Amino acid sequence: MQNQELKIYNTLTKKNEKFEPLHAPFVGMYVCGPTVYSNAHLGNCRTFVSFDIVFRYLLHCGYKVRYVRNITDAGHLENDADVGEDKIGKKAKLEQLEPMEIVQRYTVDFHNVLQLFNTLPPSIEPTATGHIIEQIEMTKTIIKNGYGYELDGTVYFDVEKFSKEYPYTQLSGRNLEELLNNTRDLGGQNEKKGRLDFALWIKAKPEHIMHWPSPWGEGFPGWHIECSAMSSKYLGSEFDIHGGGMDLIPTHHTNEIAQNIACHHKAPARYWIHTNMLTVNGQKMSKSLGNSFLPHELFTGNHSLLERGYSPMTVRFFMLQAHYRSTLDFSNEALQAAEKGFVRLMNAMKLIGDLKTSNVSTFNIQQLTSNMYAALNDDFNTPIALAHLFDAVRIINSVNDGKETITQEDKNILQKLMNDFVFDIFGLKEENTQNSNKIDGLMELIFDIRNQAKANKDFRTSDGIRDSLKSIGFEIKDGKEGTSYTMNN
RNA sequence: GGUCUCGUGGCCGAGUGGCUAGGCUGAGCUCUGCAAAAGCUCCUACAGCAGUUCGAAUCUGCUCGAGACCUCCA
Repeated sequence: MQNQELKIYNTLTKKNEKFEPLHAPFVGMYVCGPTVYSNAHLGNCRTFVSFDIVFRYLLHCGYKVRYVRNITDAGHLENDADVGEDKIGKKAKLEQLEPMEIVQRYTVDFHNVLQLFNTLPPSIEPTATGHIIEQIEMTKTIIKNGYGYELDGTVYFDVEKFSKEYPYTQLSGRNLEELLNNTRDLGGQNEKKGRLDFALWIKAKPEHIMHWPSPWGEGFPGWHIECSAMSSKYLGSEFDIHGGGMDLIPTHHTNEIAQNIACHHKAPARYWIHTNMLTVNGQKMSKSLGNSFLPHELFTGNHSLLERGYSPMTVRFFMLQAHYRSTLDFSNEALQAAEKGFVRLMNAMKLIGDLKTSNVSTFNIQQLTSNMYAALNDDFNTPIALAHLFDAVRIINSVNDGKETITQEDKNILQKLMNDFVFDIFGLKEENTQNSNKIDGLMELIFDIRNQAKANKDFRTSDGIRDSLKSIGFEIKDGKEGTSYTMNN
């Protein structure tokens, strides 16, 4: 990290803090993963791309990172009022599928999508259903320590008791009294002792598909216990970084911290990193608002909000142009701008190796290097780093035009620097399949030539073009409205 | 309703007291057979009002606007 300190904005303290791992060079990082009951949408992807940058940069800095990201394949109720059916089970019955069939389908989809975005796989990707025993054990300990109580097969966390001893709302910054007074009346849930109490274990009703035996009867784990159980298991009761989307702060992460303290007498993570939301026309992209797109729709352009498709790397570049703690607003114009910028960056990357060298450099490579690291060391400020990357692009192009010069030594440094940042840290890569709309233009051109041949009654040429195209997988059709084509895969 | 955050030029988006953000777009120039690419130059900013200060996009207050959370959500 170029002898500079890495600073991370810590949601817990609301400050930029110097990053000091508990057991350097090892770093433990836990990120809340997806609930696999439907396809991951673009907003979900932003979070995982953001943490991919964190992961990659820590690796680049020489840390040995264990990155744990869970798959939520059980638990998570529909809502507080309906202590009944969990989401996985509900969707399964709807579609007449086995719950694990749903889980499998969307887990595979999630992995495919993240691979398209070129994110590195986490070190461990544990599932909630694979850690029922750990969750039960943790619940037992919380009860034993006096912070949990059972009522008719359901175990609740005693928030009011906990909050008398620990700062329950530290992460969210909420005022506890106000929370107690303003929590909506959710009805039908009067058996809890306190309004803020949340479930650690939930009694299964007869219609539930997914349930497991426990000391409190058949049931399933509550909404927050899985992350506490799995982070403790793989990273220890205290580890370095915990992350997730900002929307997890007030409930999920707040309760996770409470569970860990109630069980281990320690807060789980030292640094809490939260990513902001992706918005569409200023509104959060979410499934419930119906303004989300699936990555697949984005890549193909097959969505009412999209003028055309954009490649995964264009989208990744687009995400890197904003800081992870800012909202990022989606628009066709912004995507198109990102596409051009990305192409410009990649074109410069291709030029570096062939640059002619001279006796002197007309620019300061040390300054450039230090600028880039300074940006990332300042809470992973990718847009600033990107700005400096474009300083380098200008230099590369100028040297290529003979307007500036570079020494062999500087060229080597620059090449490594650019490779490190563009490929290793930013995780961008060359794409040669961003051509589907270019093929359209190409085909238009070919059709013009062919139509001219046809007009000249040169059918040998026109048929030859048609046959040649067919042999490489393009079937062309002469219709009344002109010529069209289909592409075979 | 409560809590919090934000409001930057045509678009996206950095920047938090004085010093160029950057990308895309538009105009002009250089280069070029033409075009493209590339380079250079330029245009449109800090929601509004008031205050603090030698000096504010940056701090304070108010007004207007937008969003998030409070309920599963990345």
